[in-house]
Amino acid sequence: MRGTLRADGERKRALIYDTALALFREKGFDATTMRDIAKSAGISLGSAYHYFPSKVAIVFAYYEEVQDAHEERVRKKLPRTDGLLERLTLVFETKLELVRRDRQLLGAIGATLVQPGNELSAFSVEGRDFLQRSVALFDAALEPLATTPEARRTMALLLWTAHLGMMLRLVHDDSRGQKRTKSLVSRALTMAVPLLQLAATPMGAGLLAQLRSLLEENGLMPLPEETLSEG
Amino acid sequence: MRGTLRADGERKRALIYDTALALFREKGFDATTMRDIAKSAGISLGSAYHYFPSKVAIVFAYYEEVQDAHEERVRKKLPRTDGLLERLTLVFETKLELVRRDRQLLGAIGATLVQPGNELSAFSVEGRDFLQRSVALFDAALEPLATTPEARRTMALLLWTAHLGMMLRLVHDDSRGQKRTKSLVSRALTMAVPLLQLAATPMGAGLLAQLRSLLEENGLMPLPEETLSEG
DNA sequence: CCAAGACTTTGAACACGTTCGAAATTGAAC
DNA sequence: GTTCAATTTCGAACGTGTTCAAAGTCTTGG
Repeated sequence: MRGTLRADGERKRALIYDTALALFREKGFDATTMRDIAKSAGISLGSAYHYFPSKVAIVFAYYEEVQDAHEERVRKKLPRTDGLLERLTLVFETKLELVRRDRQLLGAIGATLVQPGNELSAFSVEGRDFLQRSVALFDAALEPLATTPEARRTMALLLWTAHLGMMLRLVHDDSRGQKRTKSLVSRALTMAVPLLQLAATPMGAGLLAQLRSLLEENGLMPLPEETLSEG
Repeated sequence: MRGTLRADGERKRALIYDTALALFREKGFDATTMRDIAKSAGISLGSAYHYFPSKVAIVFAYYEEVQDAHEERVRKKLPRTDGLLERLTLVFETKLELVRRDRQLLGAIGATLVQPGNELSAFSVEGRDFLQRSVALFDAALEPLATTPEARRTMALLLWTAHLGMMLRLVHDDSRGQKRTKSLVSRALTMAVPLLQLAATPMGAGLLAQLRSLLEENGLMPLPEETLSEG
């Protein structure tokens, strides 16, 4: 049966994934070799490459899981959370808690994201879904703001950028429990909320509109319509 | 004579550096191997490693040169440049012009910067001089702003962060002459200048002070005094 | 001119990520 | 039950960045 075959494949892929992640966390990303992973999973080196095209691909699978978990947790708690600060804190802190212990893996992702011609970059078409899903969470958190959808989307993208900054800080944060990054998030959000509220007023509309067209031109905004597919 | 020895060493180092850079630009960073560099420079593989501890170390030498050139050009033209927008444009565009053609090398630098435990990161002590020198240029550009030195320094650091964003955009910018990044810089600065002027008023002072302490706590501001060396 | 020490050069060797062709296994069709 | 194509497994082999110990060269002091 084809289903069984597939399921077995999935199971093996999961085995490799779990083994790899355990080793990454135990010895670090660089110190864990593909041979380690294969041996520890009880398969051959070549077999591992049948399920993952590269070592970082395993980390990208991890990040996909992080993204899923982030979405799930935020969507669950967001309806019960009032206040802009509280809602934004929820999105940021949930993400932080999810990745806090895996700084080396974030570093590996960041390294490939910075490579020109990489398919998973924020600026690339392939990475766009990834980006948009993440931005959508910030957008949802901004719901209490009475403003236009476009303005909200723009602010959400700004927050996503800030969240990138959080990740960069995290990668280098050796403090116990990553309290430095935690404190950074909390204080930065306290500062950001009044600014966001200001931006949501008619006074901020002009600035946001400018910002939006800037981001659009650089492929960071979702395309408004799919009707522009001419060469 | 010891001097001669040193000079010869410098000359050889320069030869390796020049050869490597030419190859990087011709074939790309990844496609250029250390063996290529050694062969092309007419030396052995081991000898290359006598002058540069690693392949990226060559790229860091390149970036040091970029930094020097950036400083020199900006310092030369800044006194003759009036207006905040013009001064900031000078700093940003000079940098962009210097690195525009070397996106792959920037990617290699970025990749190691994102690695935890890296000595040259913006958050590490060893990289601090690098950061401070760069921030100082933005600080100088902000001179027309009538405000406190601390506020100016804070804004300079923000601009440096924006400049990091420019570099990230650049790495993925395939457009002819990197006009996308150029346009981004020009438009972003147009938006930024009024905001900076606003921040320089008493109204913005509170926000800037908060921001400053935030940045200080994360090791991004220069230490005010060296008198806190109690471990 | 020689000896000692420092600096420089060398290429073999190592460990790694990745590729590849061939062998083994599987499931479906008859 | 046999056959066949597809999938999966395997580990040798490749190219890479980097290390290292041994050999070579040069500088200095006598």
